[in-house]
Amino acid sequence: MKPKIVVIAGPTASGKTALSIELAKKINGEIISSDSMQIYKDMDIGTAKVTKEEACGIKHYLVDGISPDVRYTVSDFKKDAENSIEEILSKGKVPIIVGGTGLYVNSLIYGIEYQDMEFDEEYRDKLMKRAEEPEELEKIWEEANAIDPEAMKKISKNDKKRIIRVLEIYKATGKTKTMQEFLSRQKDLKYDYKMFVVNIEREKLYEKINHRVDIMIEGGLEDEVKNLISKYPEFPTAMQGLGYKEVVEYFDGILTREEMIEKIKQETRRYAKRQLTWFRKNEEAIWLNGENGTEENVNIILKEL
RNA sequence: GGCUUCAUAGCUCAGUUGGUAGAGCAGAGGACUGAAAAUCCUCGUGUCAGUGGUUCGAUUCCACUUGAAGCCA
Repeated sequence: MKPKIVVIAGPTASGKTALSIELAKKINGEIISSDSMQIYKDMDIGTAKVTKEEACGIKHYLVDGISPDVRYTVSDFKKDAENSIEEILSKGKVPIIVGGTGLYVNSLIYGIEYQDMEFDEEYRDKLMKRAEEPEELEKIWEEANAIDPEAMKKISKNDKKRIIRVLEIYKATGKTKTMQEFLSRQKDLKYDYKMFVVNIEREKLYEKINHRVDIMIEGGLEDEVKNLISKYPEFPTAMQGLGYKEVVEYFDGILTREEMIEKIKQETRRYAKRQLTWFRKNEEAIWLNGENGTEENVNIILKEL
């Protein structure tokens, strides 16, 4: 029998945190975050990280451990998450994966195996610079298409990041992306994942998001960003975080404060929509109404386990 | 009270020399295998304010009504 693992996904502000903590108390569980931004240190307010009080003593993994000037990726997450799973299981407890990053969640539940691969920053920078020119971007697409036409069928001619990735994989490994993806799905799943998605009626979700952004601003998001900028020299990915880049634009005078707040709200709403697209695709997922009482949802989960 | 201008998609506005209309934003749906809170793709029918009139035909012209803005009292 494979060990049972609970996964709780859902858009931001749907109530994942509270639910997961209540569940952890009930089933002797510990929580592994599958959130690409909460993993970074010194980014608490903008990522709505669990506070000590909220956590109620439930141990959280993959929250806070990484410095924002580090390039953390899905493959790092996959490795770290599985180590955490083993650690929790070895204590006789139940791992609960909680977070809204679809790519991260899928790397676990579909058991994607990432092979060792060097990251070539120079090569990426070079390609990125070229890609800024429309004609060059087209050439880059053609280069990628010559290597891996199968993969390029699904990649838009404007999708710089994905076009470049095809070339990066080939340069680093000598294999095509299509080949890599085939190899990544060779092994059987080690665990029995039970996936739950928390959601709320769209209009109400958006209200909650707007309200949450107001609270972040009141809670000192601007100071948090100021501190981050002064503390770290660079942010390979951390500054992509919602709320962070907008505050920087405000500091740079590109946005007024009012515009900055509105933009964070709007981008967060759009993000929530994209998250839902991701989770809807999972046919085994069991959907929970975030407006139910926490206890009610915990009971639904318990029945399914 | 008088005069002028305006009234078109949730919002801001184009437009139709009379043949029932289209952009941006908002919004919706989707894709996603090492940047993923990133990146990318697709989607525009609305009593053209209301009521009459002219006309084969009116959102377009005319009259009145209503509402908004401005000017004069």
